[in-house]
Amino acid sequence: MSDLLERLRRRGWRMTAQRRVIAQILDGDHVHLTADEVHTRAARLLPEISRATVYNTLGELVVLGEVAEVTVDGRAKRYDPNTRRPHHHLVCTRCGTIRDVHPTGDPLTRLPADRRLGFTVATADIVYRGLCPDCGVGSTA
Amino acid sequence: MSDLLERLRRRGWRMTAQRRVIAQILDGDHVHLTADEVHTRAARLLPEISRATVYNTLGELVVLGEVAEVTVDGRAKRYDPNTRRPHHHLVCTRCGTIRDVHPTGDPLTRLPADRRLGFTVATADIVYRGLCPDCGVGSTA
DNA sequence: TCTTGACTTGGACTGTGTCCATCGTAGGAT
DNA sequence: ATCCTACGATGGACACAGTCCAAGTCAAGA
Repeated sequence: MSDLLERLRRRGWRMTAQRRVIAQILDGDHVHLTADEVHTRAARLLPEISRATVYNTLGELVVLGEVAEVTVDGRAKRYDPNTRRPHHHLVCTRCGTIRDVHPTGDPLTRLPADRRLGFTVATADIVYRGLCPDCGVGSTA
Repeated sequence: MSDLLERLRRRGWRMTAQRRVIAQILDGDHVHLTADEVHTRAARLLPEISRATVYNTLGELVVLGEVAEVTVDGRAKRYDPNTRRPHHHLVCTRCGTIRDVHPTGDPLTRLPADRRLGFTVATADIVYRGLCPDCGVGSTA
């Protein structure tokens, strides 16, 4: 993800200050931000940036495949810049922390053709839920 | 799910007309309804039923484990009365149809302890995405 | 039948996201 | 270096999903 700006420029993106800021934020290791969190961080660097621009830009990045939308609950969508290698998500049911995980094997092999109900299946997203180390057994926090 | 009313009564639920109607709707084979769809159907039988009651009742049914919340996109949560046997979901990326599927094996075994990042993992939800038979290759619908 | 606390109601409110008319500007053309 | 213009940004209204609350209603036990 580290040459995101360069890749976007090659795709013909007009390089505005707003897009640069948003790309920088996603390029950091701040993963799984909501659109609102991206907006808050962006506004620290560019105070007048609008929510609409953040939504537009995130939407475009998703279409380009540069970031992935993650929906782990009914709340705000989260934006995951780690599209380099496939992964799934581990969510703490207590504090909401989200981490990337890499299960063994390919989940699609677990769904043979005769169980696909005639669908042409393209992807599988897995959300594992449980307690993170901080919230686990014995925690009173 | 067919003795839902009976099970609820045994759990000490006060049996109101509203709760009866909602339980009946979920008891049918109308799976994966949104809260709003439940409200619409309920209002056909009980015109004055309020949205708040539908939300309250669905929430209670989720806590009791009688229905499961399913979030496949960022839109409205869906309520799945099939909690009898574990299953996952297959979503058509074109028309939005949702079907229950039963992959082979247990997805938790694909995440060995050394990949759990210290989490105590309890559940795994898989969302498979693709095209349903009606929307598949060759379809112009 | 009476009583009471659990349940329901409707409306206000919040959070998340979209839309749109208008304004501004990046970047190619000159 | 300057001009043009189409693409992008803005902000405010709007839509949708869900929550909250004070007041009224009623199921079910006494």
